[in-house]
Amino acid sequence: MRPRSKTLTGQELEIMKVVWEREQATVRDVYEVLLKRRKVAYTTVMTMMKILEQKGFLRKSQEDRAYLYRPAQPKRQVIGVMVRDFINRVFNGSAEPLLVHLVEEHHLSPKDLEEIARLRKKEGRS
Amino acid sequence: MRPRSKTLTGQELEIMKVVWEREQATVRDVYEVLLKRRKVAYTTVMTMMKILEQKGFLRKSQEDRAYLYRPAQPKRQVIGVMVRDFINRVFNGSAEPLLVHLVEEHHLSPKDLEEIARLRKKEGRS
DNA sequence: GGACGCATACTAACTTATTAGTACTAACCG
DNA sequence: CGGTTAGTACTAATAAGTTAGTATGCGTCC
Repeated sequence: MRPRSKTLTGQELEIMKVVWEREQATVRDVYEVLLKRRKVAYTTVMTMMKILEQKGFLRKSQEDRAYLYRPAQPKRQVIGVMVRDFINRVFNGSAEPLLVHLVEEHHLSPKDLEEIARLRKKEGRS
Repeated sequence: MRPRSKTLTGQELEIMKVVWEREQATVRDVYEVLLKRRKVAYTTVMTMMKILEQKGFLRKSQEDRAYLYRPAQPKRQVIGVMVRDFINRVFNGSAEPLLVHLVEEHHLSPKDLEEIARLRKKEGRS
């Protein structure tokens, strides 16, 4: 089997979000959540989750009749990599321009920045 | 022809970066820049730039023998959309968590935040 | 025990993205 | 002029991502 890309693609991320939220989930669990948003086949979800396991984002265990999937990596870490990749790809690796964008496009106000800066500083700089 | 996705894919972004930097460029210009980084065929670049034109990211004019391509949209705007899309996809639309990530993963320090907040406030909130 | 429901494995169609080959044309050069 | 060069259009192969069908097996329920 060809080695897979090791990064989360769009649909895969949707599935991971569901699993992260519940800590653990069967294919059926995820399937039912996704169904509420759009038409999708059960086997499609199964295939994707199998791929996610191959990529190392999910681990499965035979709990009952069906496999029980759990996140293999914490959400924080995976999202962190995605953020870093995005910054590399779009901003050539430096985060400041992203920040400037956020503020200028009014996603965030300077007040938000101060707020977060304050919180971060207070709770102890690692 | 089927309407295209209207968003920038990975390789397309690389090309757009080159064109934005130079304001305008021929296929050859871009080709030569990309060649320095990796093996790629001239016609590949040409195909991609044609697609970028169809997607509305480039405009071409017959300047000389070769087409001269220019950005059809300002970089700021295109990147802005990419940032928004990313936030929607990964953070369900809210920017704060992204910010928290940036700080926690040490891409940015609280000092950076203050710095930018200060600059932004000073130069007049639009 | 046999039909039914639910799960998996295997396979594959289809779409989008990426890369590049081939044929043809016009300009350029000696 | 006739070959070479640089460009484009058209076509297509390959790769990656997405979606789902079919076969099959195992409990469960009458």
